Amino acid sequence: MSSPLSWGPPHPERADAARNRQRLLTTARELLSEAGPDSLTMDRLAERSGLGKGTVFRRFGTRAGIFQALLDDNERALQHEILSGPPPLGPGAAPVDRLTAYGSARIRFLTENEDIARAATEGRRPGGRRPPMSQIHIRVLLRELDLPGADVDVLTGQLASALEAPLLLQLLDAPEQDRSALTARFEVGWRYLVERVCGSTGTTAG
Amino acid sequence: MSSPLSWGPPHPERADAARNRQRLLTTARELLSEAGPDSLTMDRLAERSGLGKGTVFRRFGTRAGIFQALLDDNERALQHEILSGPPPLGPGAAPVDRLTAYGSARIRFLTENEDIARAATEGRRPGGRRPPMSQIHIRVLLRELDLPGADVDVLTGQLASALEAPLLLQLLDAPEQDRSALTARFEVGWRYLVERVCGSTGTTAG
DNA sequence: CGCGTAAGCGGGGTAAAGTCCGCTTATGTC
DNA sequence: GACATAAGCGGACTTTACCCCGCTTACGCG
Repeated sequence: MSSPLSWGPPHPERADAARNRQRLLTTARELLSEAGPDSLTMDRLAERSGLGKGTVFRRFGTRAGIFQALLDDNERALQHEILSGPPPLGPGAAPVDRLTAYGSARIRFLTENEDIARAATEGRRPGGRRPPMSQIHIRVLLRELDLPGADVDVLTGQLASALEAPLLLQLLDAPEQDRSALTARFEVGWRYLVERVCGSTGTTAG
Repeated sequence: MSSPLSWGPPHPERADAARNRQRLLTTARELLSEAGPDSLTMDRLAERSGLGKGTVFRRFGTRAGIFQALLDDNERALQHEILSGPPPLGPGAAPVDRLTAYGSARIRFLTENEDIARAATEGRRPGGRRPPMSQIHIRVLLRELDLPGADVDVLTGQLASALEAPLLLQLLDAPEQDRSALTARFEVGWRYLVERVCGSTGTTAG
């Protein structure tokens, strides 16, 4: 049983729809490699694919959606390695090792697809994104902690990203839960993370 | 001197510019509370502030920039508490405690400003955001690890957010560094995080 | 094989974002 | 207080995302 799990669209598309999606993705990649992300407009993509604008929007919903779709599509190979490739990325290794392996793989994947990832994430660059308050504050505190072997700058980013809006909003989107309970969970989760990372790990073993 | 540190714009604005920024923020809040985020268009904001559209864009660069600015402005109070409020949020407590306190404060801040945060982050909702591959995979592995006292769902989100595009892209934006070194750092950082969290913490103490 | 129907398609229309560049005005200097 | 100059301003203009809704077509069923 390779059990492909449920990582496919739960609702299979009609044959022509699938064909058009493929055509659109291909054209998108062409435009991208020919003239960069800015040249990839919905109109142009539609026309050059020989399809209607409506179709493009039906498929991807949003301009960012196209880049997201491209990214997802490129991610398929990685997905396959995880499901049925060799360890430690694939099954068979210890969970911790699979976790670190997955992280490395994903980081490499993102750097290889930097331009697409960038286009999928940021709309336009609103100018100088100075590091926000969170990062400055967290960095200072981490430095005071003086964690041996830690890359403070990287760790700062990692912790800060756990306090960014998208994560919390995603949790809040969970249906039929009451807010206060969710935020409480989130706060406890944060405390857990901090304690683990900045860890009084040795104290218990004494 | 409460030493305001360097958390202000490093380049002071002209008096009229400052006044206009304030006017714009106020109007933005009015529009927001009167008719919701969707009603806040650049044109409307400009007109209702009695200013030109160019001014709005000069100030905020982008529609999302307005919401970001609103958020930043609302965050000022929190900022002040951190710099000179009572512990554990303010100075005087142990760094770890300040970290957890900061996290809690920020989480509460975000929930209180949910609508603005949402508008600042997501452009439009591209439809059903099913949880991406990262989360599914990480969640499975975390469950296998069976960490005592951990909220797996929350922890999943936290770890996944450390592998999301924005964080890596931000690091890659650092000037005059070579890519491979940065990604290597990032990979090491990830390994560090995973080991800390999923911790073979007791093993060293044995 | 023909029919019903729901999914998919098309492309014109609208409103909003973001750009440009000449004009205005704050601010520092003599 | 007049001047020089650089920052700020305005609003017409262009481009583009995104919506709408009648038409077309794939595909399951009898």
